[in-house]
Amino acid sequence: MMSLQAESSLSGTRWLSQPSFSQPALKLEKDERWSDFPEVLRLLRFDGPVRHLDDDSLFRRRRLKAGQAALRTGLPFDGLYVVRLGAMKTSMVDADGAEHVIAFPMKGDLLGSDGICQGKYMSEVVALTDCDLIRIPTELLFAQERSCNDLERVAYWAISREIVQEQSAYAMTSLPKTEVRVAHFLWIQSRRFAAMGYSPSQFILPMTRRDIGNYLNVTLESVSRAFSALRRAGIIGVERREIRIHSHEALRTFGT
Amino acid sequence: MMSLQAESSLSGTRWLSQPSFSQPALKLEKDERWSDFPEVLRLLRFDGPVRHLDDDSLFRRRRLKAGQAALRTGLPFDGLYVVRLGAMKTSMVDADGAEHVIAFPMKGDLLGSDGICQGKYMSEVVALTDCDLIRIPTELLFAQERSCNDLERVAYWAISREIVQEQSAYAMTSLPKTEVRVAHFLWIQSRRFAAMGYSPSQFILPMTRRDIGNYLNVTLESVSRAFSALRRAGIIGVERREIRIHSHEALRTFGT
DNA sequence: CGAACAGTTGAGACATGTCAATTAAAGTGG
DNA sequence: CCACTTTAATTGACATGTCTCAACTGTTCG
Repeated sequence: MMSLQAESSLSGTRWLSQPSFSQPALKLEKDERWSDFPEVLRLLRFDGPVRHLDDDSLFRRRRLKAGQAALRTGLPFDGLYVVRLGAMKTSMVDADGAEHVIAFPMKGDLLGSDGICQGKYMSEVVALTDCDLIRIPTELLFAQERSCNDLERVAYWAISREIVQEQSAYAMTSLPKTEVRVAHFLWIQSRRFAAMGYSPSQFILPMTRRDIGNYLNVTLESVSRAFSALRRAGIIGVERREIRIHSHEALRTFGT
Repeated sequence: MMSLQAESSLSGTRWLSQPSFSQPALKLEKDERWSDFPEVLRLLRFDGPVRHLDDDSLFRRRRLKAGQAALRTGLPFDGLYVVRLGAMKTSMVDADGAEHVIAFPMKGDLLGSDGICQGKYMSEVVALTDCDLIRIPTELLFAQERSCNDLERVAYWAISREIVQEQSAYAMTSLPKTEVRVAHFLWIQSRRFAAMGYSPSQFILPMTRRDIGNYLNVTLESVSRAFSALRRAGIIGVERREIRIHSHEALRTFGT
């Protein structure tokens, strides 16, 4: 099967052979834009105090097409990334070559925090839609100079949030039956869309049934059946990847 | 050496009530001691460079008896902790009051990194055996002064390692059948004991079947049956919580 | 000594995985 | 532009792994 990451099948160039960060094209010249510190804070939804905003450092953006890899296992750590736009999939590949989906990062999420401890990234991160990332380079993270102390605190904060999210997801995967897990998954997705400023009642899932099943540790058929069951129950509307939440309350309390 | 709490089952004293590392009680008075920076690095197995060791800051230790809580959900964040001795259980409690086991921290592991982002700890951490922790206080973590820049880098490193471990555990919980999951769990435990300097072939599990089942997302009966199946297969020896690994290779490759 | 807990084992019910067929959508190539 | 292929998704039938409920044992602790 084809692997780990679906590539945009139409592009002649392979994501594998092509460093995703370097764009071949012409007009992409203008796409190399920059983000400032306040934008990063806004994206992360950082709610703490910031001491001095006289910091005018800029962060380079990085654009990805759907199917391209943002980070790959083993690549040298070159900083953290904040998702500015788009949806992604984080996964690990075990010794048998089987993929295990860990998370679906979206706007405002942090990437790459697993790369600090060994100096290389430990997971695969692939774009499910076209994406826009903001790079926080290593040099700034570990800067000796006091120039951007705030950045360090924000980094701690963001990495800690990653841990909490992962723990919650891990806990969620526990006991309940498939339908409950899928209902909870949709509930979480809805809240995430809301937090990003989109509609919590109507959205398009960026990932396949297979990815969802892998993430929730059930088969894709079970996911499909769970969707159908929730639709028959009148709780949601499903048409391929388009989801409508008819009753947030029923979705939230499903199975309790 | 004698593992963490390992002692032969015939001894009259119980590992649970007796601090494995050793000694009975007289000198407990003197146990309010301190750890220095090098000891923290050694415990964490930090392999990176450290710039200046002129840092003579000391870290307070905290002793726990089996069953005591080290951290509790909602308590204000007051620093990170490094496990110096003993075994613990990290879990989250969901809205229904159900417990979800997230990890089993042991010597050299980091606690509390989920508390940074909201200023309060987000999980329950309880001692399974008598434990000894080293506290890295908030003040030092976020120190403005340059006094211990190294500490910040080590903290990043350790938190990142937490993320990797959690991701790996999460990925592990995927697809395989109960017996494969349990075999993998024992394999991981064995490697952890080895990394701590104890025997990888003979150790005593600090947690109950219920905790293991909760962690692996199966029932305690399934865990028990899997242990029995692995014993019948000649791969391990089981007697209550005492485990002997007869074939590391068979354990590692089980189910592939 | 008795109560509570940890662990093992068995039997039956049921949820999920597996295999297979079908449809719709999208990409591929002449 | 239209066949052709591939992929995503749905649904059904069947096999099977796991949960549930239950009995029983050994250990710990009051």
